[in-house]
Amino acid sequence: MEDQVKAPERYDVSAVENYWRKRWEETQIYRTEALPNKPKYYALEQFPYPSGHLHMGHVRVYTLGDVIARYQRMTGHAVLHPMGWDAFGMPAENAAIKSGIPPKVSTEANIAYMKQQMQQMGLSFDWSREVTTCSADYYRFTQQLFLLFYERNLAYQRAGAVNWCPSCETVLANEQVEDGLCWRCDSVVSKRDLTQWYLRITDYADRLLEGLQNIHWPEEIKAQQTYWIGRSEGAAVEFELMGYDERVRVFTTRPDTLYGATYVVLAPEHPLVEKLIQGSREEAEVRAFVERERRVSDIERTSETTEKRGIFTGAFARHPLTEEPIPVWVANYVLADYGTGAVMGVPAHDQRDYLYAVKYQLPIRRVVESSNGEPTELPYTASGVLVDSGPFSGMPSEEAKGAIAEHLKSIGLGEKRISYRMRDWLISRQRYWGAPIPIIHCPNCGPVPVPVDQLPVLLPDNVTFTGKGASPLAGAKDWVETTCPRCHGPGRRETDTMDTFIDSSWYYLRYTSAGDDKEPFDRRLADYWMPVDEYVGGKEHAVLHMLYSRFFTKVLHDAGWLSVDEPFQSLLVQGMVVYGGSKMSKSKGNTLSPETILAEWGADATRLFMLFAAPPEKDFEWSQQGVEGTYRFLQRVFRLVTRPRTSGTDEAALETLKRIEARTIKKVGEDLGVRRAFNTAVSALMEYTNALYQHLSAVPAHEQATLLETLVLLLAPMAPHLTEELWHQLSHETSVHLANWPTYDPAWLEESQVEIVVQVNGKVRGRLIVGADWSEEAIREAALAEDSVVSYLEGRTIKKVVVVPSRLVNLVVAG
RNA sequence: GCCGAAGUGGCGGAAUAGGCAGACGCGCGCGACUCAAAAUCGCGUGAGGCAAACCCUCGUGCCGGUUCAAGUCCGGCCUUCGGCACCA
Repeated sequence: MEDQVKAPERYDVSAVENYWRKRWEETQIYRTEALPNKPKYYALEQFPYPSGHLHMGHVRVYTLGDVIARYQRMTGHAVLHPMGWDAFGMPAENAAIKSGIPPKVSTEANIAYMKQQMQQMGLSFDWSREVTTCSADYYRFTQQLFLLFYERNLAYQRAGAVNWCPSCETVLANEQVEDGLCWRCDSVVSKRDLTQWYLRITDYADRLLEGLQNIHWPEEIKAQQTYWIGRSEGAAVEFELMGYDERVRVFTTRPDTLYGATYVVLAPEHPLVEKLIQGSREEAEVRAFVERERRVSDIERTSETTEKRGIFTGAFARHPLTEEPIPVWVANYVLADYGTGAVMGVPAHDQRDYLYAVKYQLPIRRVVESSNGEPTELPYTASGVLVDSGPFSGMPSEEAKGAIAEHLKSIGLGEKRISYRMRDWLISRQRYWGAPIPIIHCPNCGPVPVPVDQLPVLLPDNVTFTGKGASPLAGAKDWVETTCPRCHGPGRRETDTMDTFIDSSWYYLRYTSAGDDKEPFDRRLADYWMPVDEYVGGKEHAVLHMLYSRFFTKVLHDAGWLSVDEPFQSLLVQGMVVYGGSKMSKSKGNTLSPETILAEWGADATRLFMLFAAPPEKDFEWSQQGVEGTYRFLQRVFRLVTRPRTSGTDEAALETLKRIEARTIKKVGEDLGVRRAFNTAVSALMEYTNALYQHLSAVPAHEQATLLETLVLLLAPMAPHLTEELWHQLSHETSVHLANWPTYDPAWLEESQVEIVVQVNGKVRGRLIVGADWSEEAIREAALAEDSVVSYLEGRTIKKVVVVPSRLVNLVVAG
């Protein structure tokens, strides 16, 4: 091999890349020990769903993660850099409905193909830790974790209205409904009343919020999670229902406006509605209204532009402070599953209540004025000073919030209360291709968990995929019918499977202990490797996978399974790959296949271009001419290293090269290790290469070799194949990827002479070479004597001289 | 509407702690090599002004401010993209 490519004009990309890939596989150079005696680094990229082919977005994420992993390896870390497959999910099941090919078969074929594609990219994964979520030796532990949640009262069954996707024929979690549409297939989501399994993520709302403060994540993602959790502080207020032995509980963030409450509104689904209308004059009318509103889709229900509609129930509630009777209404603008499903109407100080009160001619009572006494229009939603509020009149809003809540508490009609937007996580799915929920329903004992030693609950093979109705598992009769583990009577297995987001909520832990057949992960190993130091992925999972994984980690921490309680210390959210100005899609016909591109340019040029063309977090536009540029650059590097050249003894040239070498080592190290600015790392290497082209033949041969080795080492994380080839051509026997990152003598960074700029009133008027050790005084003298500056000073007086050492002198003159 | 991010040459982008705006690359132009082309190598390339320059003016979405000095900081807008959207 080495002989074959001694010094041709261009190097044979595919021959070199194939050769080295094979060698790396044979020698397993990326294999990580279980507990190495070295500082650790865990580099992770989101594992893909095995759809069949990688797309350009995958190529980008894995390139970014691979560069980080390789850099950390060269700087002396034990690096965990694993890959796996998020292999349960609907596409495989849908394909089975169409083609009859079992999900397991198509998934395995897809994995094999995509794995081969990843290998073609030259990614430094430790494949011995490969994890596949649909294999029984993974999902048995997914089931075990479910049982842990169940044991800790964090998994429960509840009946209620749930999101239903008619096309996927399954329910969805709130996080999986986007804009009223199914996140996967964009169908309009409707409501169904079903008994389903939930995970109690709301118990962790505050912890999930607080945890964001100590992790290095983009603001954008933190903001999205914060918003999603939606913590709001306020008060619960109770209104006694006149003529009933019942109370309506409302939640408000503005207890200070309580004196302005002129009515109470219930959501159409509120359980009290039925009680209040039974036998009343309004019964038929209200019931018709409720029926109608319940049929309206969620998108329409919750749109701000939907007209507010409501109806009087005929009942009255007693105002807790004034004791006046106020009417109880039912209206479409109150959400059943937020707060208490009921609100107090304060038209003077709430936009929605105001519109509603005007429409239905309900009284509007102002109880807050601006603090500066200026007149304000209604509705006045800002804070201010209370008026007409009994003993609280004159009190500033902020103070009154607490005071009124406390007063309510003293009379037993309310208290301070915190409410969250986030709901519990609905995890049941009426689908086949997921981990079965390990529960047996027993007529005597109720739901009984399958004992851990009986896991896994294997997916049955004998099912038919019709895509209609309930879970396909329900049709596997001999699978469903089983024995209750508690009373040994007949029992029926739960036929729903778990949301596949559960599989991906703990896979990063499994990598630390892949192959362990006793437990999901070994605490010692997980504690050594966790947290993930850099997690690379797309922003589409900002509140799905990223929130669920944090929740899982916190629960496992609390259960004593794990020391960390945040999984991902730092998050790198990469932008999209676009082509022809927009996101690639089949319908637009602007798709690019990694197969074609890798074949045409090779892995190194493709990788390098992705790194060079844009910072990782920005969208990146694929460009044919652009990749040609990085391809040319790699050819240029190849020629530089392999071409025979003369040598010389030019001291000045050597100094120039040593200086730029030191600067480049520092720059590339910072860019790859700290700043994640791969684009500027590439440009620094281009500059270094340009300098070597200019001066290399003027320096001694042994210096040439060192300077070239530096180039090869610095480029190695980004272009692994070419650099491996060149490293061997530079007479090294071992892999460049196991070599040490180059160091530099800081003395080379110190210049003895520096050029500084002389400004007059902030405008550049001249340049000056000064010694690095010159005093400010000396620099000032030299600047004032500078020829190009003198003419600007004639007839003017110098008011001030600003000297910034080794940068500039600014002469401030007047006249 | 609320939250977040971003606006810099023909294009992708750089400027990391307020200090020479436009690094690096693409494209384009000119030249060398060549019978020729490709490849390669060299030079030039923000706009405008001038006979010309190494000179002058303008220039980082817009308006204003702070500062000796602003792409960068502050105030007010505009535009684009993303998230959330009757959450009481």
